Amino acid sequence: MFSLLPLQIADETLDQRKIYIEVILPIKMPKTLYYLVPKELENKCKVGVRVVVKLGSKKIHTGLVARIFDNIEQTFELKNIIDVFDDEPIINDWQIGYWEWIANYYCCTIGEVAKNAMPSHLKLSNDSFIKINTKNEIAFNDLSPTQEKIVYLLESSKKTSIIDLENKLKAKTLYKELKDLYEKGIVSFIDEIIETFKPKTEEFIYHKFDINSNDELIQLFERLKNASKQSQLLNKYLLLNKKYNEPIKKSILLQEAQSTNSILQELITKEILEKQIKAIDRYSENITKKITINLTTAQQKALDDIKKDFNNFQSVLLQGITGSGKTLIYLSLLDDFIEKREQVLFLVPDIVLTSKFQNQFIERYGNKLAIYHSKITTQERVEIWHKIKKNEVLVVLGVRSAVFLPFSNLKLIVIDEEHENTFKQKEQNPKYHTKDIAIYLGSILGAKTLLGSATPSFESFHNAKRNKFGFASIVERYTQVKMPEIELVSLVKERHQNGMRGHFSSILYQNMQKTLDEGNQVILFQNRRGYAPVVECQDCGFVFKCQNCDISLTFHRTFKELICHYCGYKEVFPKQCFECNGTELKLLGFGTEQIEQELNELFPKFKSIRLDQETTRTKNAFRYLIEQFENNEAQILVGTQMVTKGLDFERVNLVGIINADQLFRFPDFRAVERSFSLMTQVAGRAGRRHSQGKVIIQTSNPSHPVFTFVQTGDYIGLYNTIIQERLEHNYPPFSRLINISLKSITESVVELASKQLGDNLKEILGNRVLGPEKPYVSKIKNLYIRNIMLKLERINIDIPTIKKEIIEEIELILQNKTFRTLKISLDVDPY
DNA sequence: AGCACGCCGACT
DNA sequence: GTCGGCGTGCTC
Repeated sequence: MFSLLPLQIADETLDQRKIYIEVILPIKMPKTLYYLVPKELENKCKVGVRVVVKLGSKKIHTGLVARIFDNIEQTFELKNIIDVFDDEPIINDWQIGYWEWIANYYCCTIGEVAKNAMPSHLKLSNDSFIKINTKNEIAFNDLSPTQEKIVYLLESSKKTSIIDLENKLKAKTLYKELKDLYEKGIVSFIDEIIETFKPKTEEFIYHKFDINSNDELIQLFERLKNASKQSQLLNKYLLLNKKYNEPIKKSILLQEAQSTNSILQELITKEILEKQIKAIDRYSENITKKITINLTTAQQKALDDIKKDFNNFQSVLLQGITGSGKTLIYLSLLDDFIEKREQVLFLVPDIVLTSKFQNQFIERYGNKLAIYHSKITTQERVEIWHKIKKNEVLVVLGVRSAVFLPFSNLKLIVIDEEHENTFKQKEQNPKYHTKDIAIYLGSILGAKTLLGSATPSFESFHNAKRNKFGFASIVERYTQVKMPEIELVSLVKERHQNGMRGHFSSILYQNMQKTLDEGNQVILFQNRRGYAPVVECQDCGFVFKCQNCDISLTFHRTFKELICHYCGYKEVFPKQCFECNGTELKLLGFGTEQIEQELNELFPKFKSIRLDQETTRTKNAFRYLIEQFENNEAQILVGTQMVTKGLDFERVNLVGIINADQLFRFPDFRAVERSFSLMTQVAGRAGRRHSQGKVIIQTSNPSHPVFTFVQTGDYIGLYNTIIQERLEHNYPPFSRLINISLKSITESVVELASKQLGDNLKEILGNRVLGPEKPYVSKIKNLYIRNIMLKLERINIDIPTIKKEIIEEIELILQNKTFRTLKISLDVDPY
């Protein structure tokens, strides 16, 4: 680690000594940059403060000071920093190492990590704000015409962003002018936080008389005898004051007294009452009710196990079946930490779940709680950020981005529903998994990690089995709800007896009819979207496949398109076979679209909702559809794995799995694992609130051993057996060896490179005689990397830590002129 | 990230 | 002949 103290420098060398800093810019820069600190800023410059620096000829950014040196090796002259922004560091010292680890682990730049980790208001750049220094006198004759315009514009507004200015003046860039103005002391860059972050305020009402003097009170009411509204308001004030024995919020007073602002204003003018503005916390209600938790014996035992395991393990996995009351265990565990003023991070997979916990948490923890997710305003984020750093917030309830907050005393991390894949950030660098970095975070801060789930992920289960994690479980249902009744339906038998209507067996159909007629709702699970996954020519047997991925294209009825579910490739549904021009095209298999269509035919009286990628493409569609179903505007919900993500629906009494066979068919063990997890959840969902729900599983192989578990309702047993089996068949989840044929990659690289660089290259590369001195090397290398990355991303493998290996391999190929199979071992075990 | 630089194709 | 598209490389 590095020193956090301001550098202590011997007196005699003070004048010659220069201070160098390493700066992290929150942008996609390949590395950190070094700057010089001018003498006058040396005292202000500390690790973790933001500095204003110039990048290139124009760009001005604020970056974070990562390290301070008194000497560095550098061949060229470094730039000075322009200014130091903060008096105090805005991040903790451990965060820099943490970010560096993440950058290295997920193969991205530290700038990208910083960008992700900080609330946007803490990152300033060209869209940051400038203001005019009113203190200094402006010598207009020194200014260029453009500068005069800038000054004019700035004088008319408190603050303006550089971009705004540039737009208003129709200038391409104003940095030179602004820099000049800055150097003349006319303008300054302002800390956006100070300017835009205003603590939430509220008006409080005080009295200006002796409240305990009866004489005075009588006099007052005498004074107000002709103002009934005012005396009524005053009366209410006295009542409330007596009740709470503290200042009354204006809003509450007016509401309680059924009064208006003008009446209150009269009392203030008469100097009877007084108004004061006070800054309040956003979660001000500091009730922190001490709600006693009564744990059942099973819950208490699980809690004891967790605590015991925390002595030996950093992380503990808690497997608790749906309805076993995991939340109560979490809450009583949290209390232990909060009593000691230690911080707790409570991570949930998505916003919906934050709202589920919200009320319970606010009630218990009041202003010691912060809720952190994407809907929180950026001001609030900054507020939360600072409070966490000051240890004023003890509990953070948040989604994955909350793992980047600057905790100062974090001692417990809870990850609820740890198997959820929303914990993995996929869209943006760093493509981190919250679980992994939370555990790493815990290890560097000495915090315990509790992973909770009814259906733990393979990795966590594996870690528990090999004694990397502690393990606790509750297999007893907390509420009185009975497990749903399971009925297996043999599709073979049903088909034989002609009982099928479309994809609905007579048993499923009748049960649905009954449930719907009783006014209840049904959820159907069909883990395939689109209308039909295969389109085949009747005449020649040709199957339409994706040009890129070589998998069959799925027919989507809505837009009459063939879509590749792998890469998203689309084509219009053809009229003829590509091979033989035959016109008889047969649709094989079925997806949610087809089920929806059948539902409309079979149950015309009831409305059904389809929940899959198509119907939830727009931002609020998911929510909207779920709400519709919740409000009983639709009675049947059919969908892919999304239906298992839903909340608890009051009226759902029947869950149908249209075809369980599909769940076994995946070659990828991860998919199998996920499918079982889904089945467990779907089954658990039915009858959650009813005395007994029902699950109907249609399969062509009801004698499959897994169904013995399913039928006894032993989902934990089922799930554990499947995972156990996987473990025994030695599927190591962490070190996966991937073989990539470089021959095929080289072919496509040659193809691409030839297009770009000319045909002679094809010959060169084809003959494998490209030496490192050749001019194309870097281009070729990039092409290779891009192609390999593409392949890796497509087969759904994370790309941390392997880029270096890939580059090394490619260099070997280019030098040795051989195609080796690229063996990449993914050893991604952070524990 | 943004911007300069440089190389090709499409135009007054 | 130039304008502007994008691909590549660099910023301390």
